Amino acid sequence: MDDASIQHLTEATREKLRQTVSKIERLEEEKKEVAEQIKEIYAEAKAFGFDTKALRQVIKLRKQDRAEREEAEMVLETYLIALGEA
Amino acid sequence: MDDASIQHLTEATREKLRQTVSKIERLEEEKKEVAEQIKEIYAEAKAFGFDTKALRQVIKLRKQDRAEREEAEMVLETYLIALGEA
Amino acid sequence: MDDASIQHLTEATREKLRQTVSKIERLEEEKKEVAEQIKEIYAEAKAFGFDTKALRQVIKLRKQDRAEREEAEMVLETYLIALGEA
Amino acid sequence: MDDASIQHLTEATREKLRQTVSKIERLEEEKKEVAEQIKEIYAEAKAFGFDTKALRQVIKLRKQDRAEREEAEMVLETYLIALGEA
DNA sequence: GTTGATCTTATTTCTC
DNA sequence: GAGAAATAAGATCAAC
Repeated sequence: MDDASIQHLTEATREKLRQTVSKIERLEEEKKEVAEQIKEIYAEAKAFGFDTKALRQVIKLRKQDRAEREEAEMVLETYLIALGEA
Repeated sequence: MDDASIQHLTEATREKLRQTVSKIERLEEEKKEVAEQIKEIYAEAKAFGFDTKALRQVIKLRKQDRAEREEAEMVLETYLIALGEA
Repeated sequence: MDDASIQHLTEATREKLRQTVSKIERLEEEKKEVAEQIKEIYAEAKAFGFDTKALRQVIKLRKQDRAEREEAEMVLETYLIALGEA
Repeated sequence: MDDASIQHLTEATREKLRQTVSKIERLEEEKKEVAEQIKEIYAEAKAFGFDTKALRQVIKLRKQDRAEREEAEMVLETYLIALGEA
């Protein structure tokens, strides 16, 4: 807050601030819930007899595959732009 | 996990595995989206003129407060139960 | 420092602390120098006419390749262990 | 950067590119090693009983001090030069 | 001069 | 619970 400490804010700004804090807190709550759901899936998988460590590695590897494909596309695009082809 | 590695699994187990991987990946995608929404809120707040560093501190402090209150409530409840009051 | 504030340290411990700080600072200095050398290489490459962005992407992609190969090996090993083969 | 993308480059340029990539990768490897050495020092310090969080703060503060001293010296020098004293 | 990218630090999460 | 790894946050720096 640049040039004003909190007591100098207008009511409208304070209201905006309240809403912002509220939105962030709600989204963080959502994020936490999703993280818990992921943990549950792993727990179920383990209970079913899957090797959680291996499962996590598979997920990670597939993620890397996706990342690498995307990266390769970006490199290609960069070169095409550099060559005046795009 | 290529076919060679899982050829000893039953088809039912393979299907279960596919579903598990799929569920986790979907949830991780969701988590990522929520994280992006949070970043957007911070970006908007910044554009509006809020000091995001201070904002983050506020969020953090409120989170600690909640944690402390919950902790206090748990202690209280434990005591009440121990006293046969709950 | 667990159970003691700084004034309660023995001289031997203080000396150990001095040496630790010194070692870390020396290594951080080294790290900084290497980082500067990397920047110089990029600057030279740019002066030579290379597209730095593309160059960085290439480096990143090659790094991902290496990471993915290592990860794939780890997955394989995990499965072999799980199968009692290693 | 596959062959198709760089087929318009001269062999000399390709060679230069290879050397550049190689130099950067070697330096990044060096940087990584130094970073690992730093982690080792912190690990040793922790094993010895030091509070690594406090230790990190000390390092940070000393770094700031050095930066401030250098800044002060630069200002001094600037003034001396402006006054024709240096 | 402000966003965008990169690099580093800090916190959290997972594994043993 | 300690160590390692992933994620998030902050700082820094270049580019437009």
